[in-house]
Amino acid sequence: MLDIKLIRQEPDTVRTALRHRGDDPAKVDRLLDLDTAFRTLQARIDTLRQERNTKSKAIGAIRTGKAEGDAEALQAEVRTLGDILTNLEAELAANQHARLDPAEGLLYQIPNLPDATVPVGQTEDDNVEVRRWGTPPAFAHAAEPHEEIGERLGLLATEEAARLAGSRFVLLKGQGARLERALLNFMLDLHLAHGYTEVLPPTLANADTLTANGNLPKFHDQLFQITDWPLFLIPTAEVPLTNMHRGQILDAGQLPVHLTAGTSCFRSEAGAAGRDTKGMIRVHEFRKVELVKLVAPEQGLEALEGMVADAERVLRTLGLPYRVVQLCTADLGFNSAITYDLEVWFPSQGKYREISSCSLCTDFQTRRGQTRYRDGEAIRHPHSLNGSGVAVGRCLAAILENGLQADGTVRVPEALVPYMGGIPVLGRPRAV
RNA sequence: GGAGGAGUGGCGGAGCGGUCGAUCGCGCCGGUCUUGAAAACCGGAGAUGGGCAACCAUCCGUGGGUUCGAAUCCCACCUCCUCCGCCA
Repeated sequence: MLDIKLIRQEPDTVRTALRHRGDDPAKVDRLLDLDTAFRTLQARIDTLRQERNTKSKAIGAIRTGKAEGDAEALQAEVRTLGDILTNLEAELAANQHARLDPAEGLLYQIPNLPDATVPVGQTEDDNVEVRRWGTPPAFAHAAEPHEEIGERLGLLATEEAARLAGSRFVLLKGQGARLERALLNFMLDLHLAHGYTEVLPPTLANADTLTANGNLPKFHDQLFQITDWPLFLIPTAEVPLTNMHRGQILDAGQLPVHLTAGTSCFRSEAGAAGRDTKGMIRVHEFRKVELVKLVAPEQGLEALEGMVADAERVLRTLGLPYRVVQLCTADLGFNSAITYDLEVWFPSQGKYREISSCSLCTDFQTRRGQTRYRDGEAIRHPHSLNGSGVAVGRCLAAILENGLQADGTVRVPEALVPYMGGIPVLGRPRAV
């Protein structure tokens, strides 16, 4: 959430940001009205409470013989004050709810301010390509969708997955299963070598955790919930990682925090019916290696560049062609101030598809989660960043498609060969 | 699942219902002393909200309740620990 003080001081900045995102700038004014009412009410309540406290203490002093006076009369006065306070406090609670309730509070409905450098746009078509790396393979043979390659080589068993769990699930077997495991280990090892600390968090999280991250209550329908338990399957390891220091005040020396985790991610994909119905692109459960940073605010932009580079390194080391896209204001996520997507080349689709999304969330998430650090005398909110480094399933799919050879086998990227027990090629050459 | 115990400031640990936001110790910060450091001594220091400020309010696991007044009493819940049982 945004700092209410910022909204008071620079309402126009916030209105403009909302407009650029295609959101309603009038939210600012409704919030400011509530805020003014809150401050008036709070001041009245504070004054009355002060009076009550003073008089109660006077009663105490009289009762213990330290002062003279009419305790009975004071008692009656305080009781009256108490009644007035009860009413005002109910009014205050209603105001608090309207402003600060995670589900309905107006403050929680205002998205993060886009960074000044973010291109203003109306739709995702206004996203800006930043750079390309590698060249899409020029096949003499036809491109083949990864799910067909996978089935053909016995790496992937869609029908079995459907029998076990339903549609939008993946079952990998043989070298396919091993390739997924190899990728996960390869990615984690790569990030460890560049200063990240590995974490293996629970893949279930409670409502508080998901609320702090902004997944609840707004995106409840995107989550799988455990029946009869107040727990949800995490949609990304970003959830547990950004919550690790929730409610804490860190020492400045503890920053920057660089975390990585390879976990399963679970998404209901509600509303995605009919899209990417085949293969491993859009499924209910997939592995992803996540990167999360907490840094001093001054380091935010630099840390984002570093994180994008860390994600790019995965694709470069695997030799997969990709491009980097900066999201425009309209496409930016609720929490994010700047986002770069990495899109990898899929030969069968003839286009780049998202495989990573790296965002600088400034102090938006850390304020919501009450994650702070001590900077000399001051207590500040660090900036949080999250990014995929990268989605394992989509990466596996990209390797199958981009590594497809004329004989129908798939070339294993050199960097993965050691993780595959020395196997350089998947599948047997098909008879010519 | 059964039986007990505990949740207080960075940590440890006090707190007859009435100046308790909270004694004290450790740790931390500043100062005196010292060439410098240590020791010793003196002083400072929680968080949140409102206010230009002085200051005021709120916070002792969470939520209710009793009371003129609750860290202290009552109820519910949560978490952690110990023992027993079960178990990858």
